[in-house]
Amino acid sequence: MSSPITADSLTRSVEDYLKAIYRLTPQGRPASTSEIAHLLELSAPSVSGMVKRLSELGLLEHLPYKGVQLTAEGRRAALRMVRRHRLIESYLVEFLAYSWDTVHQEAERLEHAVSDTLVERMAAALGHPSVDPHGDPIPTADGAIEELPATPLAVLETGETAEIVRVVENDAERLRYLATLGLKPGATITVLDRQPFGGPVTIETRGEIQVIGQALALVLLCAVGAHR
Amino acid sequence: MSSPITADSLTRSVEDYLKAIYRLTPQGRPASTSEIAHLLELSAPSVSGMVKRLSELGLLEHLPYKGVQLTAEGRRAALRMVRRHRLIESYLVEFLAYSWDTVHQEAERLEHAVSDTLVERMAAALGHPSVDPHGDPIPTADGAIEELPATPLAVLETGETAEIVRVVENDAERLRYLATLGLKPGATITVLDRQPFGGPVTIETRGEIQVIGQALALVLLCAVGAHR
DNA sequence: TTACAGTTTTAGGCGACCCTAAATCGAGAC
DNA sequence: GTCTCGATTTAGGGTCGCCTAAAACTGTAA
Repeated sequence: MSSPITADSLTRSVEDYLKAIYRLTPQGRPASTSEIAHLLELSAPSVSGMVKRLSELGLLEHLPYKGVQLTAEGRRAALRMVRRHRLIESYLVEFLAYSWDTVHQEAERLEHAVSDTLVERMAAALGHPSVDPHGDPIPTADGAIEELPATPLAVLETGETAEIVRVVENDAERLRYLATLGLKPGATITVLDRQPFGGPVTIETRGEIQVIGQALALVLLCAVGAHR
Repeated sequence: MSSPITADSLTRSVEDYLKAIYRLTPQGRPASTSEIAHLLELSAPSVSGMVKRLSELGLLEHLPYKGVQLTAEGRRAALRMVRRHRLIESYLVEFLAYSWDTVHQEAERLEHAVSDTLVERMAAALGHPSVDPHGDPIPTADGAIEELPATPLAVLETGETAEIVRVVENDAERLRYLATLGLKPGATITVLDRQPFGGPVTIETRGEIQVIGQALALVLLCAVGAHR
């Protein structure tokens, strides 16, 4: 109500809320208080209070007891943070010897501290990449984001060959494990066997045979050769 | 009193206070409340309150109504911030096309957000420099700092030739002005004339003749050729 | 249709930091 | 030695963002 919402008048907390809500509303379905609380590791009342403030600021649409969605303004601010985060991750991996499993938490802090200028300098140094080291698309400076269609490995048919294009995972340990198997964006895999009812998937990559569980097979997004 | 003081449990504010007090106590003379307040652009009561908390935390030695000094612990934390700040400035200038007049405010925010790991990665990428773009010495990771003896240009005798080794100035406009005159670390200058009573100094550098006022001549620290 | 289980919000508090106004201190002028 | 003025500290308040406990709501299940 008081001051106009300029990009950098948002606090660290507010930026985190917006980013979380963005992540929780991929198909436009509203995010619940408890989902947000869980993602940010906060209590539900804390979230409830902040949500109220943010909707008064015009960043959220809140239907009490129903859920929360970003307004156009909130979405813009959220995408700005996503761009920052993904460019920072890309930069740290490319120029400062970070690995994809350690880069997340560093970016998580830096994204609140960098200036727009610095972000754009990093983007330029990287040659304006369209995806980050996990294959996540990087929004443009004016807030456009292009989610390429991709199929979870868990859903591929036996015999299909595909390229891993994206790994939707932040947990360092899991990422480290996937890296040891060579399962990173760019890797080519062939499905040798898939057990039903969420069972493991057997794949071949780099001439080796791997068996991976459902949980991991769901975060590995693939582009099937024919579709490209 | 409650928790042990680990390096990264310090808030942004606390880090700023420690850095300010470090800057204000170069010769061990205690810093006054109002000096700190002025440097941090805060009210005196705010500083008074924070000083109290920090001395209870064991980071400061406070004699009420007299002044404040850093304890060994506080000094260590302050030097850690100084190292971060100066390495970040160096990195941004070297790799991300920052100029010495714009780099300060960016570093001022980043220094609170980077991890020790990132700082050391930047140091390595830079080849472990001993000074930053302004010629300020960079403390080592274990808190040693070596202030090289240097003489303000304002104090040099007529006829003396010296090398600028350090420019003690944060103001972007002044730095930009000095850069246009070529007065940066590494520049060689000869004093042609010095007016008494804080009057201007006439110097020659790069084959050009410049007249600079006392205020600027005081921030340009020089190493006289013979002394090296 | 009502009751209950789970979710969400309200109520009330707390710590970190900031502020202004008022009280207190200390050092030089007389 | 006292007075007085500037510096400092204390008093009291406010915001942000978090918490726990209690109240209110919603949707499902008997």
